[in-house]
Amino acid sequence: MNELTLEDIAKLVGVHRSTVSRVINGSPKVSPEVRERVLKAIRETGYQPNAAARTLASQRSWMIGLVLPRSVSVFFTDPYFPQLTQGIAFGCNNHDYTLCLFLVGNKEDEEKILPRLSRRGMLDGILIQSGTPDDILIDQLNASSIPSAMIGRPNEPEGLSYIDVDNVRAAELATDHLINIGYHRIATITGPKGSTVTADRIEGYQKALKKSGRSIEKALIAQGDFSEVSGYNAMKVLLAKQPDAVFAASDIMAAGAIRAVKEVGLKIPEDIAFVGFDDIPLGTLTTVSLTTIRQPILKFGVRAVELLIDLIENGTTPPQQIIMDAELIIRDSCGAKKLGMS
Amino acid sequence: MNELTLEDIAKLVGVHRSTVSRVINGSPKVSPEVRERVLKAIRETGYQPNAAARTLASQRSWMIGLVLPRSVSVFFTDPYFPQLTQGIAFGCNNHDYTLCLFLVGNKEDEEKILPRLSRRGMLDGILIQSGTPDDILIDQLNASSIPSAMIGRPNEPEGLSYIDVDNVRAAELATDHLINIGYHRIATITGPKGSTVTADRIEGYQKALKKSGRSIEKALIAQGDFSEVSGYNAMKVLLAKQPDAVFAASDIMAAGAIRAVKEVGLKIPEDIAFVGFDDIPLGTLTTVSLTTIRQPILKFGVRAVELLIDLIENGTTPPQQIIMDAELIIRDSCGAKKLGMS
DNA sequence: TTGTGTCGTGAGAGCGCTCTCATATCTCGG
DNA sequence: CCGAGATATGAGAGCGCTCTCACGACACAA
Repeated sequence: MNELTLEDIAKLVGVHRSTVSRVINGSPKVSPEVRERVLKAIRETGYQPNAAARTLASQRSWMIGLVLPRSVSVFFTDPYFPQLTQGIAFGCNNHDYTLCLFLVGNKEDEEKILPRLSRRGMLDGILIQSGTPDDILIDQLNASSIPSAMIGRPNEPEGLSYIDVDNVRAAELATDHLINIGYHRIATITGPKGSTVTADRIEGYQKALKKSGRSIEKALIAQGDFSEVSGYNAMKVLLAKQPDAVFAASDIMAAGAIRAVKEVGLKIPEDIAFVGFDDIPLGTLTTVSLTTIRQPILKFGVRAVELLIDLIENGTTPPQQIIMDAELIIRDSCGAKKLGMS
Repeated sequence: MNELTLEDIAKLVGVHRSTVSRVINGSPKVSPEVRERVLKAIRETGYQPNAAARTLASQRSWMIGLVLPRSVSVFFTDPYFPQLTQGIAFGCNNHDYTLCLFLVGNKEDEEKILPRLSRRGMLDGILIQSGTPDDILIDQLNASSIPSAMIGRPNEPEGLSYIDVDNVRAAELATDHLINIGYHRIATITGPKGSTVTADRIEGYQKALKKSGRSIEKALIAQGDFSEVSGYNAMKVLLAKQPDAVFAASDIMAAGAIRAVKEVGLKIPEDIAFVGFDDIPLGTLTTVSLTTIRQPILKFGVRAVELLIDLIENGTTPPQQIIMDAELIIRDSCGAKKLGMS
């Protein structure tokens, strides 16, 4: 339908290719009269510059990649990643970049994806989810020359640019809250071992306990993997230790844990109080509304894109780190409201 | 790190650029001896062909776009779309295509996205979610010359290629099941008005009722919008009409409806039986395991990619339609097991 | 020997842009 | 009226590939 080139438009208007190019790229060195004529021709013909030719000549593709490693694909049912992806997509929309999505499904994909990522001239930069135990891709990526930023603090953050939520502070916030309300046996359900998120949230939890002069009871720390079932199972174990409050490292796990609590006939928050993490809409699926730590996931994605674009345009040295704050949202599951303490 | 060109490799090996190109593209017209030498040089240097140059010269980018219209973004918390996206991503991995994701966030995006999509030389083909009421983008896209396939039957499917699940048949299956077990007042909670999915599932529901000689009671059809809350609200309305079974057009809505049923102290399936739709993992979030229609969402995504690739490689005429089957998964919420009828 | 065919390789013209540099035109102070 | 400086436009060399065509080398039948 539309196989016009710059040259065609130029001929149509009676100017040189270069001039049309200037108009398209918003160069100021074009007289208003000529600019108008060119724009008119472009409008009337519906001309669209060829992306590949542009990329080849300018060495800029205006595309960025988002890589979600294999460990993530499993969690794709957790609303966190879809929402993050959405935030990143919106960030791209804002800045007129195109988003390429790379989901690693299996071992085989993992090997094939790196060459795809580093095809020169294809991506201006790469965003990659990190902080998970299998950070092989990340090392390889950083060895390449393409600008890249990590989402979530990597295991070895030296010299890398990344964006993250202050998980230590956030977990501390949640635990502080439970302490302040007056709970004594505060348990926690953690994420999978080895990830920085998990480590940070445990650190915040312990920091709050210590701050209030309490000892850490290992038996009150149960491991999950961010899935609903893992929360359910972790809670089963915790119930034997009789906690009066639980800080779950994700809302989904909190939902599972709450299911386990209800099954044995206990009430929330009367018998066991809950604070979750994420503030995902699913909160309504649990019969009691969940007190939680709200992560600005969407904004997080948008900022990640901005970080990457900054890296692309201004170079990657020195590396940049962005740490965003999370916020405590008090609802019913922690019991604060009933105590008149909200 | 790696700014080599074809020419460099050619010089290194002592052959012409063309020969190296042939090796890379797997042409048979290269002697085994030369091929080996070229491959060796490529291996040793870590050479990667420049994607933009390739695209420009060959008019093929090996990239496809996935467009999720605005109405979808709202639903992105529903696991359906993330899973679909995942399926499509895997399909791309399988065939060495790169996936570009276009999420429409607002009215403004909607206008900016079409030019981005139709940038020539950028995408080999486009997959777009359709069947929603605001199919403006779809019309515009089909007016362009770029190969495209719809996901979900469009409102006006003439001349278009699309892939869909047989929603009529699937809803009929669900309703038949409830009828066979012996329920009499079978209600349904539908998706949003105007979408083809909604229309099809209602049609299947009614078809099953008619087939068994029953009349359609309008009051037993309540509208939702695929969200949990809408299921909850719809059920509130339906409760007054005293149904003994409900077919919900999505699992998420079923979850909401179940919440409403429990709130008034009724039991599932004893007082009200349920069949959902989708078979998403969240089924475990409802306390009773949900009988549902399983959609092969992941496979659906993979097939969609294959359809599009076929279109790209073999032309778009005649348009192709793929209709996939769904399957009834019997669990506890329909009561069949208790009746020994599974 | 000559002609016909096959096979591997080289040559070179694009693909449709961007960007630097040269050139033409205009402005204005002295 | 001239020349310096600013400004608008044209010219043309790439960007790094693909692909068609031409050509030399060799095999084999007549």
